[in-house]
Amino acid sequence: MYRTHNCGQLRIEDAGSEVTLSGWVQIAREFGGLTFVDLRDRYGITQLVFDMEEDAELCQRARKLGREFVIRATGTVRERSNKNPNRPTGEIEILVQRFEVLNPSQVPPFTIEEETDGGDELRMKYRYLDIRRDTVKEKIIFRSKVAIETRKHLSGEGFIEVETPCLIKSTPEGARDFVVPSRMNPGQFYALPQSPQTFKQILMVAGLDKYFQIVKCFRDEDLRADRQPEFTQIDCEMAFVTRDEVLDTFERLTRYLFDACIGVDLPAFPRMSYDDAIRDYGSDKPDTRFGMLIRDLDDVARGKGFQVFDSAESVVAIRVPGQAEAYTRKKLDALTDWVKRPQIGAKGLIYVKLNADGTIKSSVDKFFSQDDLSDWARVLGAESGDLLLVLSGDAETVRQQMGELRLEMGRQLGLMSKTDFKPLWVVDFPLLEWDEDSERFHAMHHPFTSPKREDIGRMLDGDHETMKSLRADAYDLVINGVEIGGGSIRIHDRALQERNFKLLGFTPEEAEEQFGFLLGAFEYGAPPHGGIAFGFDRLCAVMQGETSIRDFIAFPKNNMGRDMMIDAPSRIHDEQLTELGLRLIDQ
RNA sequence: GGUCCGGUAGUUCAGUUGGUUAGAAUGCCGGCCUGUCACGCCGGAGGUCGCGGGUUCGAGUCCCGUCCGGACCGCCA
Repeated sequence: MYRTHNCGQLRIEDAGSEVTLSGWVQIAREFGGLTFVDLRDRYGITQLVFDMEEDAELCQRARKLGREFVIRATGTVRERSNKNPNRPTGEIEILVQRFEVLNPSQVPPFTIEEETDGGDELRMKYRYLDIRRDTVKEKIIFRSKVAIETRKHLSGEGFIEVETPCLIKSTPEGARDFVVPSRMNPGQFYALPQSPQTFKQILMVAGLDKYFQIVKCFRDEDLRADRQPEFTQIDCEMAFVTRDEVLDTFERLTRYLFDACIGVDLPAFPRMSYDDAIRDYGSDKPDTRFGMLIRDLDDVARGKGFQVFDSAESVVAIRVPGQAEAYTRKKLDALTDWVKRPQIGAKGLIYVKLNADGTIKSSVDKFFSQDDLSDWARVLGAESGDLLLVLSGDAETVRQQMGELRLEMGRQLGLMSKTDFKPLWVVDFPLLEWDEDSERFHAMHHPFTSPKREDIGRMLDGDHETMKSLRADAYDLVINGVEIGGGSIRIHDRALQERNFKLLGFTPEEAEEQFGFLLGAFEYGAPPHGGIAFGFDRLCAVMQGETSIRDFIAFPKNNMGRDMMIDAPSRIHDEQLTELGLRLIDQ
């Protein structure tokens, strides 16, 4: 038997009993006549003690143990004379009678402790050592809990988990596909799914009514800290539902998960239109943990002879409450540099300080009177002591820039607490998005998204402004400025789907070739349906207040999409290429 | 496709206007220590300064190229 107990289990009540533990040597501490070994497994750490006076040979052998050796030890549980209050097992220790090394270990390349000294590269290469660390291990375990609770809740609501295929058809819409050559069909390729979108719609046509799946999805796009080429979604679809029923269902799921997994009772999920989100937050994924809403100064700031504003399409501002004094010239200069960075790209930053003594000091005093500036303050609802930050430029761009600045101010002022969760639904997204490069419209969500009922009649107008004004029955769940998931009510009518494809620039032939199976299915009694997909890795990260999803994935890939442990991707043998009918160019 | 940051001991990093033998911490090895739990004390080993080229009397330091890692923009229906 390898063990009678695990390393996190024994307590003072077990004193006197003989036990066997197996695990990894965290560290050995040596004294003249005593040796302590911290034995670690998934469940905790238990101290082993070897006493020279009890058994000199055994104690000498214990001194040869290195870090990460795997051992089995048998001994008696006893109360410690010096207790360690920092560990659940800290009141006891095992006086070892015999032990054996089950497997020795090389000296690990980095410290396997909560605060590791290992850099990301090493941690990924030796991920099996990294996962031994509590912080990483706990995230992997947390992920498992979220997955299990998701299944529990959705199955309790009558959802059926269905697996959809990984080898599917490539479509040029949307993200790049990972493709897989088919040996039996030379010159032809499967694609890995970016999402099971069409399959789950087909399942609704098939009458399964409520579907879900915790499923891997693949996108061959450049990566970020919160973006991996393969990632996991909680993918759902429901038949005979309105938008509000979908939102209610997944609000319940989200509430349940936060309660069951981290014991947080979420506040109500307000609903905000896409237009309002852009107007107030300069983003379609607003962080609503704090205010500082974006306001227009067009009416009060333009036409006063200040060239920068007068030539700009839009002047916007935020009010930073009570910070007039704290933001010194030096800090404002730093903020100006911040907005001028290429990632933000603003030309400059204008500030207005509403001093406590009632005077107003701004960086544009030469161009605006105190009365002018008072008007700005009035528009923003500002009081004395407040700081106003103003940007100008192209209407769309300047709102985004102000949105970024707003977030930066939130960070600087510590308004984004990790334990504060502010969820909301962003609704009424535009149906279409103009793409400058290809000079055509793209589906903002995806081509199967239904326009809002009242907009269907306007779908064939064809003029640019009308197209831009079409609204979709699409929605995103946003928590703390992170897009947790999104979905829509789908089109279930062949004619409407064909019309939508046409708006998106598909020829009827292209539509038939790529999505003929779906159009066909719509002709056999497709029910009205809609659904949603949550980014599972991201949801786990947000629940734990983390921004990087990498540690919530057991074996993540790096910036270049490489798995640094197994060193993939890699070349394949010429025979494999030949068998697949492939030849490489210039490799 | 682009911008920025980094690469020096096993590891995390420091290294001044270019100047003698490249340092610290930690880890590792050896010694001492009977109550440690970030043990302590003493001693020791450990370096292709990512790689290639250039400038210079002299390069870890400056320049060019390249590889690798990280962050971001584009991209992510």
